[in-house]
Amino acid sequence: MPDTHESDRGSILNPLIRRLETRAMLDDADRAAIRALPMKMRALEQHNYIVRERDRAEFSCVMLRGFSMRHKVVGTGDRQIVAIHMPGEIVDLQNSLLGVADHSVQMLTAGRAALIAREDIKRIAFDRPNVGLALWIDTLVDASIFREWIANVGRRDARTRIAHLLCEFSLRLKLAGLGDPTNYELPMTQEQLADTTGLTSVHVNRTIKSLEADKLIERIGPRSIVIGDWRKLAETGDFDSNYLHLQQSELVLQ
Amino acid sequence: MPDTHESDRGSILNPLIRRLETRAMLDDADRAAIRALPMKMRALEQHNYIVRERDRAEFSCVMLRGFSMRHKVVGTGDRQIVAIHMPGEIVDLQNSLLGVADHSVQMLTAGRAALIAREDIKRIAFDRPNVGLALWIDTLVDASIFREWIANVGRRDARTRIAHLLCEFSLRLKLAGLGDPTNYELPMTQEQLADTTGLTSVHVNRTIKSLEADKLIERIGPRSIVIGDWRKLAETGDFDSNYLHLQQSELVLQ
DNA sequence: CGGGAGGTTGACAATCGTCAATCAGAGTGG
DNA sequence: CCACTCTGATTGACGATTGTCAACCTCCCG
Repeated sequence: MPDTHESDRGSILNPLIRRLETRAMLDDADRAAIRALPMKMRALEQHNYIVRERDRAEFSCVMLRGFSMRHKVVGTGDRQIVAIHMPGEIVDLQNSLLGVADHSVQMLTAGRAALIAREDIKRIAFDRPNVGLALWIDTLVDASIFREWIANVGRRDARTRIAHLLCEFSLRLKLAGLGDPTNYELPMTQEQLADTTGLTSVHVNRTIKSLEADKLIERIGPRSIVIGDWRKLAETGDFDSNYLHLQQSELVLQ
Repeated sequence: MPDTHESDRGSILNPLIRRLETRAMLDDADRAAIRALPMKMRALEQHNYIVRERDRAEFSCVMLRGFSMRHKVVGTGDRQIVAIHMPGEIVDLQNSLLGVADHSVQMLTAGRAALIAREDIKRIAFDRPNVGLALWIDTLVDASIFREWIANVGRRDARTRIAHLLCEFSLRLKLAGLGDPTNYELPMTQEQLADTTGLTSVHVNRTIKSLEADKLIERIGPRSIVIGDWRKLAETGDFDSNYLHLQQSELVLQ
């Protein structure tokens, strides 16, 4: 189901470029090379799968609009969400470079993505070292978030876990240039939050209500989160943004 | 505390080469370039830190002998181990490329490592695309293991979690060419196992004894694990090696 | 022989899960 | 406009996996 709106093809990858520029210094030629990448546009419905576990993924995928998640299913049938992705992020570099997918990627909301063939990713990464370094660092930051999530799920109680996640979202949305970090739309059901934090939806519900009762957050619409007291929420969530690596020291390839 | 045994300098990185060759095809020039990397040898005592959280890491580190772990400390003071590393593995590419360490790396046993400067890693990665791809894929496999650990800690019960970890060790040791995968030395205390699985040492103790009572494993020496029934252990541990990406499909850079 | 680290065990506590009912809101067709 | 339906949120009662505390044991090593 390829999209028709390919008119502004040159600027369509701007969210990606914006993101990669936070990872490494790019020059005009780098940006041009990214814009020139062959790609297929794809419109995605809510719940659409981008890749399924055990698929052979041939494409990487840049989220242009909408949110997606990576998840795994364990033997009991329970699900664990291992990552959430926002516009501008590259989903599935992992699965595509690794050959066989070790997890599924599925849309949380409707959206739009650009598919880029694995070979083209490899080519640009090694033809243009700045881009390659940015991509590499991006995957390393992903990995850093995975590590934090292991600690979150392994060593924090429910309240702390959820507060931590809410803080992470807030910051990452800000980073992605998506709206007010203290008042955002969280495109997840409580069951999905449960699958993210290793809890049950019932317990997530109780915990969120307790955060709300303590005025750390407010909920207006169905899924909109207003952070009432960022400092207290961050403290409750044992949140320290270091692991997001918001500023690197040595971005330039020498 | 640099080591003195630098005589066989050419072959000392063989464990690394061996490992990278499972990630991407290397030619003679690639191997020679790896062997020619400037490095500092370092002897490490048990419990020595290689990097501490928040340090500015300037070096990556190839484990040549011994085991190490990555860990994080949460607000309550509890610790979460997020990875275990074996000889041949590259520790701390992450921290070194990312600038500021988001976690600590510490020796589980005494050992020996080669330190390679960040800039030299970057250089070889982009001068020799095969090596670069192998390094990149290696970090992606690390990330895949992180994802599995999130699922392990988030969605499996204690018995399954521990069985899973024991299976993972077994396979990774075999991969690294270290002894019999059904009869190996696990260089961790039960408290460290607890910090790995998000449990307490007391519960780890009980769970291990229960696995032993069911003849899934046997313990001979202080930390030697004998897998009595691999099939049953893997089943109990909900273990599927897919996430280790033992064979890639497209290893050659085109 | 003494000290220390790590392993083992029991009694009890608590965080979190299970089950199940009810409620709220959005979309749909008549 | 109003039943109807479906998904998701909310709540209560109860259960259980896992944690806490504390004692004791075992082995290694100086």
